[in-house]
Amino acid sequence: MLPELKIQPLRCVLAIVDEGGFHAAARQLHRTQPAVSMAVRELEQRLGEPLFEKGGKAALTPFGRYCLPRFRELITQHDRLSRELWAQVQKQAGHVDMAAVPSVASRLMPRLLSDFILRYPDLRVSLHDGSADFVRRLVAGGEVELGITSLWREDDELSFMPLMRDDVGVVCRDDHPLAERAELGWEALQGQVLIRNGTSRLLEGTEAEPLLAESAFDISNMISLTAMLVAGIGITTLPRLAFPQEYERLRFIPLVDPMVERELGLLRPGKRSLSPAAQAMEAFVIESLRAQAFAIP
Amino acid sequence: MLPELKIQPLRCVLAIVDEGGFHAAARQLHRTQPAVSMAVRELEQRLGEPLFEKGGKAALTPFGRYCLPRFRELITQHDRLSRELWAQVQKQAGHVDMAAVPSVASRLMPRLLSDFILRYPDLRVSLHDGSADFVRRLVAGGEVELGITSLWREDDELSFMPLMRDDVGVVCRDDHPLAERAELGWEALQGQVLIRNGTSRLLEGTEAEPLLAESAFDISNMISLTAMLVAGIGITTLPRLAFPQEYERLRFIPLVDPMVERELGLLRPGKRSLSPAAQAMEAFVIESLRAQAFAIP
DNA sequence: ATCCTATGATCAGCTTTTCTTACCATTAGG
DNA sequence: CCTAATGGTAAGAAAAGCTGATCATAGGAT
Repeated sequence: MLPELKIQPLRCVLAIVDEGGFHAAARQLHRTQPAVSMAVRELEQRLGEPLFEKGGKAALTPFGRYCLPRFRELITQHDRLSRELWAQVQKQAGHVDMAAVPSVASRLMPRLLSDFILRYPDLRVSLHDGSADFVRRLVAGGEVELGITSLWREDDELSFMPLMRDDVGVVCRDDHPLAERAELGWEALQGQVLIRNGTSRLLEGTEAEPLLAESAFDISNMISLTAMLVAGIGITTLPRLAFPQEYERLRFIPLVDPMVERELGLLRPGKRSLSPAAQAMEAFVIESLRAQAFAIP
Repeated sequence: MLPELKIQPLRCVLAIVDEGGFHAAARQLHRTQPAVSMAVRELEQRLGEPLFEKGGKAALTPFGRYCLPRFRELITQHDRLSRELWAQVQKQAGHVDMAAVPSVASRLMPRLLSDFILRYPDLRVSLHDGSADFVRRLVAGGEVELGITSLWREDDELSFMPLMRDDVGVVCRDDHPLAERAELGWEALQGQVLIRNGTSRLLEGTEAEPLLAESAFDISNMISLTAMLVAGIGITTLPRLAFPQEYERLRFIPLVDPMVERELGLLRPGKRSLSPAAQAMEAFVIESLRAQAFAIP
C-alpha cells in the first residue's frame, strides 16, 4: 500500500527546484525536458498529490514544499551510501585482516606492508601472527581473510597457493664444531644436543626424522629458542627464513642430505570470496612474493 | 560515475538473507525466482562486486556482509519517508494554519473545529483571528492557507467562496428607546449616538452611509465596544453573527431599510494549491457552513 | 550407487516503464 | 503582434523488469 519511491524522480524534483525550471533541470540531469515532466507526473500520481503548481511556472505546492527537504535527505543518504560502497570496490577504503607465520611476519611483511600502503594509501591492514596452525584456524574461521603460512594439512575449505620455497638448515653458535661447515647431512647431527621447535615437524617423514627422538628440549617460543642457542646449550633446525640473522653469533648451515623445504604461500578461504580490500592484498602478496628470491615459479 | 542504487534490488538482497534463499525471497516479494536472481545480478554488476557467493547456496560475500546493514538502513529511511508522506496525503497527519474574522472564530469555529478533529483526529489546526483585512493579508502572504472572512476587495491572487449571509442590525442596551422595535430603518438612527466599529464600513455605499459621518466614536476592539454599549453610551451596528449574545442587556434589532448584508465565506489562495490537511479543512468548512442557517445556497 | 528434490542460473519473449522526438498551449517581453 | 521562453502532450523507440520453461548442480534418501 505504501508507495515505492525511486531515487531518480526525487532527483528530478530537487533539480527543478534548484535550477528553477524543468528545462534547466533536464539539462543538469542529461535528460530531455519531457522526461523530467513525466517523471514528476508519475511521482505525483504515485503519491496521490501534486508537487508542483499547474500554472506554467515551476512552483512547489505546499505539499511539495513539505516533501522537498525530505526528498533531499533521502537522496543525501543514498549518495553517501553509494559513495561509500564505491570507495570499497575501488579500494579507496576498506580493511584487510590477515595473519602470517612469525618468520614471514617479521622478515617479509614489514617491507611488503609498507609497499602495500604506498600503493593503496586508504586501506587499513591488521596483521596477526602465530603458528602455521593458528594461521590456518584464523583463515578457516573467517577471523582473517588471508594467511601467509606453510601448509601441512590439506583442507578443501581452504585454498593454498605456494609462493616461496624455504629450505631447512641447522642453527648453532659460531663456536660450535659444525659452525664452519658449508652444508650438512643429517648423520652429522647425531649425538648433538638438538632443540626441537615449532618447525621441527618439517623433518617428519624424512631420513632425518630419527633425530627428533633424540632431542632434549622442545621450545616453541622464538625468543627462548634463540636465547638457548646463543647460550650454546644446543643446536636446532630452522627454515632459512626463520633464522634470526640479527644474532651475530648464530650460524645457519643448510641441511642437504635430506634436503628439507617448506613451501610458504597464501592461504585463503576456498570458495568464499574476499572483500575488495582483501582482493587487493591477495594480488599484491602474490605479485610481491613471486618477485622474491626462492619464489616458486 | 557513482552507481545509482534502486530500492527494489536492495529489498531483494534483504529478503534473500532474511528468508534464507532466492525462492523464499521471491515468494515474500511476490515475484518469481528469476526476477530476484536478475535483480541481484544487475545490482552486483552495477556495484562491480558480487554480493552472494556463486556456489549454489545463498551466502553473502564479505562485501555482501559489509553492504547488508547499509542496505537495510537506506531501506528503513525510505520506508519511513514513504509512510510519512502517505500519512500526509491520507490526512492521518498534518497541520492546517487558518484564520477567521473574530465573530466567526468565536461563534462558529469552536463547534466546527471540534467536529473537525472528530473527523480527522490526527490533524492539527492553528486558528488565528483578526480583522477581515488581517485575514486577507495572512492568506495572501501564505502565512495561513485558509481564511473565513467577508471579502470586500477582489483579488485575483485569492479566491473567495461565499458561504453565509450575515445581516446587519442595530445593537443597543435593553433600555434604549429603540430596544423594543422589531426592525429599524436608517432614519430611526438619526440623532442617535452612533459608535463606529470595524464592521461599519458595510454601510458604505448604502442609504445609511450618512449615519457614519455623524458617529462620535470609532471603536475597533470588540471588548471595548461592548463595554460602551453596556454602559449605554451609544448604539452601534453589527452583523448578526458579531452580536455578542452573551450580554443580556444588549439587543439586536435588524436593520431593514437598507437591508445590509455581508457575505462570509472561505478565502483561499487563488491558483496555488493547498496542503492535504488544508484541503480536508476546506472541504469540511464548506460542508459545515453550507449546512448552517443563513447559508448561501 | 541412483534417484529425487531442492537450490540458483539462464534464456526467449512479453509487459511495463522510461526516454526521445516532434508538436502544442500559454505566457512574458520587445 | 511577434518572438522566445515556459511546460504539457502524444507516438514511437529503447530499456528495464518480469515470467515460464528449462538447465546444471548438490545434498539426501533409498
